[in-house]
Amino acid sequence: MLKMAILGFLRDFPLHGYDLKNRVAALAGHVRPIADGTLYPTIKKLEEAGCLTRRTAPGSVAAPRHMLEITQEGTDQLRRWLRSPEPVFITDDNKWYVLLAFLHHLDNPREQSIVLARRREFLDQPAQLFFDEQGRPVPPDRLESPFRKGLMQIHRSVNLTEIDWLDGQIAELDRRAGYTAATAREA
Amino acid sequence: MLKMAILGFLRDFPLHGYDLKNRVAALAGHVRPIADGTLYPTIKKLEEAGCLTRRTAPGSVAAPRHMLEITQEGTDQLRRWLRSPEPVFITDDNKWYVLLAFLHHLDNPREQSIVLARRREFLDQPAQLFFDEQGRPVPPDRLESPFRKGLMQIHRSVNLTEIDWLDGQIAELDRRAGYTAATAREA
DNA sequence: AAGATATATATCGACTCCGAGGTAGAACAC
DNA sequence: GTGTTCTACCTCGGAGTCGATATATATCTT
Repeated sequence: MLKMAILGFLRDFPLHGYDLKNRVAALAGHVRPIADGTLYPTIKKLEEAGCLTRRTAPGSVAAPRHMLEITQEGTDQLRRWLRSPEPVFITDDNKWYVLLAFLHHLDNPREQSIVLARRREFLDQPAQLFFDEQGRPVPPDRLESPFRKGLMQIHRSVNLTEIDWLDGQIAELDRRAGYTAATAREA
Repeated sequence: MLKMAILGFLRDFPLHGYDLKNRVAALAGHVRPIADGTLYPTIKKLEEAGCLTRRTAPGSVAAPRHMLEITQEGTDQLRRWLRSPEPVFITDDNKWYVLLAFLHHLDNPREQSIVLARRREFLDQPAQLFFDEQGRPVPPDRLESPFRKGLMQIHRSVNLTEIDWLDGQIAELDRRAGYTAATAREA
C-alpha cells in the first residue's frame, strides 16, 4: 500500500521524503502519520528496485533534501498494481481508497472501469456481520447492542453511497471507452 | 485488533477457533478471511496470558474442537482496551468498527459515551486529502481526477452519516448516565 | 474407489509496519 | 543563551499478519 502511494504521488511530480510522509499521512490514515521507520526503508527498496531515483537538493530550512523522481520502471510497476490489484485492495476500505486516489494514472478508461467493477461486485454482497450461538445471521433489528445496530446502519448507508457513485462512474467510463474504440475504428 | 475481537466474541458465549475465524472474517475485513497462521498463535498467546481457557470437545463433523472460554482476567483486559483505546483505534476505520462491535461490553454508559466522543472529535477535523506542488490543499472541485473527487465526496458523506449517529447516541447515553447518577444519589 | 470439499487445529518463514532511538540545522519563544 | 519545535534523514528491534504447509476426519461427488 505504501509503495503504491509513494509511486502514485511521485507520478504527479517529484517530492522529497518528508513531503511524501505528510501527503501519505493525510491520505491513508487521515491524520495517522506514517512512521519514519516505515517510509525511509521503503523508499530505499523502491530505489534499489529501480522504481525511483534521487537527487540531493538543499533543504528549505534544514538538512538537505533527497528529491525523489519516478522512473519508467516505477511508472510501469505502478500501472501493474493499479490494473490488477490484489483482492485485499478491493475489500479493505483503507487500501481501496488509496488505490482510488491514483487510479487516474491508469490512462485507459476501459481498464479503470474494470477495477471499479470489481469493487462494485464486492459491495453487492449483502453484509452479514453478526451471528448467534447457532451460527445463524442476526438481522440489524434483532441486535441488542445499539452500537452493533448503528454499525450495520452506517455500513449500509456507506455502501449505498459508494455503489451509487460507482455506477455513475462506470457508465461514464464505458461511454468514453466506447467512443475511443469507435474513433479508433474510424481512423 | 484481533485480540480484542477474540475476547469480544468470547464474552458473548464460548466458541472454538474455527467458528471464531468465520465471525472475525465477517466483521473485520467483511469477507477477508483471517489467516490460520494469525488466529491460532494469537489464541495461544491469549491463553498464556490467562485471558482464556480451553476444553477439548468432540467436533461436529471433523477433528475435535477446542472450546474457548473467556476468564475474569480476559474480561478485565477487554474492558481496559475498550475503555481506553489507543489512538489508532479511533482513527482507523477498520479498527474503530471492530471496537464499536464490542462497546456494549463496557457496561457503564458514561464510559461508552466518552469513547464515542473521542471518535466524534476526530471526525470533526475537516479532511484535507490532497495538496498541490506548493503544499496547498486542493479543494474537491479543483481536483482533476474524477476518482479523487469521488473519494472526497464519499468520504464527506460517510462522515456526516456517522456524526449524525454519534450525536444521537451520545445524547442518549448521557441521558441514561444522568438518570443512573440521579437514581444512585436518591438511593 | 477416488477425489474434492468442509471441518478443525497447528507451525514456520517472510513481509509490512511501528516505535524508539539517533543525527543535524534553522527558527522561534522565553 | 537556552529550550522547544519544525524540518530532514536514517537504523534497529519487535509486533502483527499472511501464505504455505502439514495433519486428520467426515461427507459429498463422480
